[in-house]
Amino acid sequence: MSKDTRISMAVVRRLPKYHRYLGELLRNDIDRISSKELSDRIGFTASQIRQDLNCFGDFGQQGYGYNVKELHNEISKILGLDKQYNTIIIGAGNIGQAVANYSSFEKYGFHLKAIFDKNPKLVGIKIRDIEIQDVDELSSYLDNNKVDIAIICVPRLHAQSVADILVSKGIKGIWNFAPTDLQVPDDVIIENVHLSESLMTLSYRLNERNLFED
Amino acid sequence: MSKDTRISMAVVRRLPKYHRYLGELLRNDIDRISSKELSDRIGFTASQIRQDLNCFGDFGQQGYGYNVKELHNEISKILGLDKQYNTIIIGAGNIGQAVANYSSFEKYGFHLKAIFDKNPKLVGIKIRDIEIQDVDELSSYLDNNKVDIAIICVPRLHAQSVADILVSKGIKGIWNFAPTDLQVPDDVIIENVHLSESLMTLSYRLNERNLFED
DNA sequence: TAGATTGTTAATCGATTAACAATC
DNA sequence: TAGATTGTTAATCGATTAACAATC
Repeated sequence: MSKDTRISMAVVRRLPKYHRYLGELLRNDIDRISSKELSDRIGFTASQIRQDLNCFGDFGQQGYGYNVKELHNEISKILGLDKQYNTIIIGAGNIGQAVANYSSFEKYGFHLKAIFDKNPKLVGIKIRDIEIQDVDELSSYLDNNKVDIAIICVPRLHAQSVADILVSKGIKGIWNFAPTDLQVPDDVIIENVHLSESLMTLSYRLNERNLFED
Repeated sequence: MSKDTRISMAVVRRLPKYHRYLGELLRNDIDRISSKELSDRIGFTASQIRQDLNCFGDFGQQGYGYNVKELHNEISKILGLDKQYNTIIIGAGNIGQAVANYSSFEKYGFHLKAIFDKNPKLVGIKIRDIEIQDVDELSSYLDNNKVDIAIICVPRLHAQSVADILVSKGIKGIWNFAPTDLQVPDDVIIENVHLSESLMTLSYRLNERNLFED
């Protein structure tokens, strides 16, 4: 499934979109597609699609195009969706609860195993059959359970100290919803979801085109 | 506050981060900063920082650097955070409720005015003093109220039809949390938050570096 | 075989970084 | 004034697009 040379983040961030569009083609019982047709749907150029896919292998066939099922499957593997991940959520406020309830991540192999919060009013409450634990138990939980991805949903000022605990226990993947940039060693991967940055980008663009006049 | 020539999205997506770091400097009573010092904190090169800021004006001073308060204020204006926006949420499920409860958007000028859902069990419930309305009332609400930004939090299959209503009523800004790409006219701005794409990028990177072995 | 479409190289475009004169 | 640091131009780097030979 692999060629060499480092894959750029620009390419990586397009992969989930390929995965999504191919999944949709599958649901519509379309079993082959050319880079040109895919381009028309997904909005990347055909040339870019072929370049992107060729980073990972020769999935197409001249004169034919790509087999949808096969390509979807390959991209799943490239994204690591053929594996299972144990996840935990730290912070059971608005965002934490929303993510906890987002059960559709399960189908991609992400299994929520535990939820932590420091608010005594939340500790003990169950979300999707998982009882919220006191965050003081986070360390000992990590000593006794394999966790692949930790999801940080605590307020900004607590995020770094939570990250420090996670790192000290060997967690290598952090999905960070706190509006701050976490300091972690190089071998720990952070994926940020900065909602206010996204919203600010939207307001910038509204004003830029003079679409917004008060 | 402006120079000419179109600003690239690469620059635009860095602006909220400048805003955030400058806000932090302000809170720490630091009143001037050089591009070099800011570079050390924010992680962009000093050269890039100067280039970015110069897209919008000459905010610095040779030999001195930048005045933190002034620059923060300028970037606020550039991002349109000096204005007020009426927002509505369509879809009061997990994500919709989480965003509705996220009151910190208010301080940037984003005011939640209405929430819609089609589930009769949710209609009538109040979130932050706002009563969830039946989505059938969306059209007439838009006829009678000025809305600047609509936040789509409905399931994938309903997202496009909601977007169609919004567009037909003249909404120009959509913050889309549904895992799909919406079709809208060129003058409507869409900002997507695709959580599963973000999570898949994380799992890709975990596997890429062989940090994840099952 | 002829037509279609890939994989891949080369050309272009855009974004980042380096360098330095201008100037506070 | 001398030192610091900007604004801005030029150089480099990387990503996208175009082109086309290879081949199914």
